[in-house]
Amino acid sequence: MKEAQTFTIKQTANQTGISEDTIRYYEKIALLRRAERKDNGHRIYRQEDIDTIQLISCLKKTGMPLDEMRPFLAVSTDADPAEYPELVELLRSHRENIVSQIASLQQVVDFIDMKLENGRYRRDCSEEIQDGMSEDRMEEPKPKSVSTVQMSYFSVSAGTGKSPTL
Amino acid sequence: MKEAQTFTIKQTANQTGISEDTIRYYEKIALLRRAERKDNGHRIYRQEDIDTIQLISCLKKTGMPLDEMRPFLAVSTDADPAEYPELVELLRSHRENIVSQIASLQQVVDFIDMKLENGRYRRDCSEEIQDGMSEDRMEEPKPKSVSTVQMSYFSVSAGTGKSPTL
DNA sequence: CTATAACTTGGAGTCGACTCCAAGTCAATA
DNA sequence: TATTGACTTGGAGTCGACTCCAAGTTATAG
Repeated sequence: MKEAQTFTIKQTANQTGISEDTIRYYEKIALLRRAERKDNGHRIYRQEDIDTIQLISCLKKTGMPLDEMRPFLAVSTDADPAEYPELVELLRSHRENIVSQIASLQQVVDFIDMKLENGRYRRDCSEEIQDGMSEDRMEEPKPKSVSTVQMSYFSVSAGTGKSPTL
Repeated sequence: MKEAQTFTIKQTANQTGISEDTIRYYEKIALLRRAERKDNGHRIYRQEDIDTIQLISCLKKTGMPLDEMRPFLAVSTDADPAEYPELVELLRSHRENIVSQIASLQQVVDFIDMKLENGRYRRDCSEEIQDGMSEDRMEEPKPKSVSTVQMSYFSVSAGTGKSPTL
C-alpha cells in the first residue's frame, strides 16, 4: 500500500540538515541523480534519496571530497559491492583512512586532557610526517615520541601516506 | 652550552610535513608569530616553533579552522591553562567536538564494515540532524561489532550534541 | 485579481586554505 | 664573474564547497 512517501526539497533539507541550495548543488554536480519533478517542475524526493544525502553528509565528516564520494554512493544504492572488487578495495582503503583519522583525533583529545589535567608539559601529536626522501639530511635525534597516546591506536593501520583532507 | 638548535624553513617544513609556503602563510595570517630572521633575512625556527606547527596540523585534522586555533596555540606556548578559565572551557568544548567526531567516523567505519561483510542493507549514519535533538541513542547498544577500534573511545563522553564544524 | 510562498533556473560571488609567481637578496661555487 | 640555490617579499591565482541572486513559474489565500 504505502507507495513510497515523497518529500519536497524543503522537507528533505530539514530532514537531512543539508540546505536546499546545497541539495540542488549536489544535483548540479551530479552527486545526486537528477531528482524527479512534479508537473510544475518541483523536485520530488523519497526516502532513498534522503538516505543518500545522509550518506553524503556522513562521508563529508570523514573529510572526503565530494568528487570521491561517487563510488561510495554507487555501492550504497546498488546491490552488494562484492561484485565490484575494485570498490571493495576502495572501501577498505577509505576505512583505513578513517581509522587513522580516529587515531589522530584521539591524539588531540589526549593533548587536551593532558593540558587540562596538568597544564604543564607539551609534546606529541605527530604521526606520519613523510620523511626519507629529503636530500637535506635532518640529523634529528627526534626525542619526541608518541607519548601520551598509546601505541594501540596505531596498531590498526598507521597511515597509508594519504593525509586526511580535513 | 646547548643553545637551542635552530632550523631553516626547509628543515622545518620537512620535519612537520607542512610546506614552506604554508608555513609562511601561517606567519602571514599571524597564526605563527613572526619568526626571527638571520642577518640575511632568512627565517629561523627552533623546536618550540616546530611544536606549534605540529599542533596546528594536529588541530587541522580535527577540522578546526585556522582562525579558531589561536587560543589553543596560546595555551600551548604559555603556561598552564588553569589560569585562563575561559580557555579551559574552550578546550573542554573542543574536546567534546572531537569525541563526537570520532563517533561519526566510527559510524562510517561501521557502515563500511557492514557493506563489506554483507553488501545488502543500508541505514545508520546520522547523528544530530537538527529537528528535535532528542536522539541520544548510541550509548553502546550497537549490535554490530565496533570492529577494530575499541569502544573505549566512547567511554569518555560520547557527544553533547555539538555539531562538528567539519 | 493580486500577492505571497514555494519552488525553478543559470550563473555569479564568497570564503578558507592554500599554492604559485616574479622580482629581488645573499652566499658559495665553477 | 657568472651561475646556482636557498631564501625573501607582496600579491595573484586556484580549488572545493558552498551560498546568494535575479528572473521566472505555479499554487493557494485573501
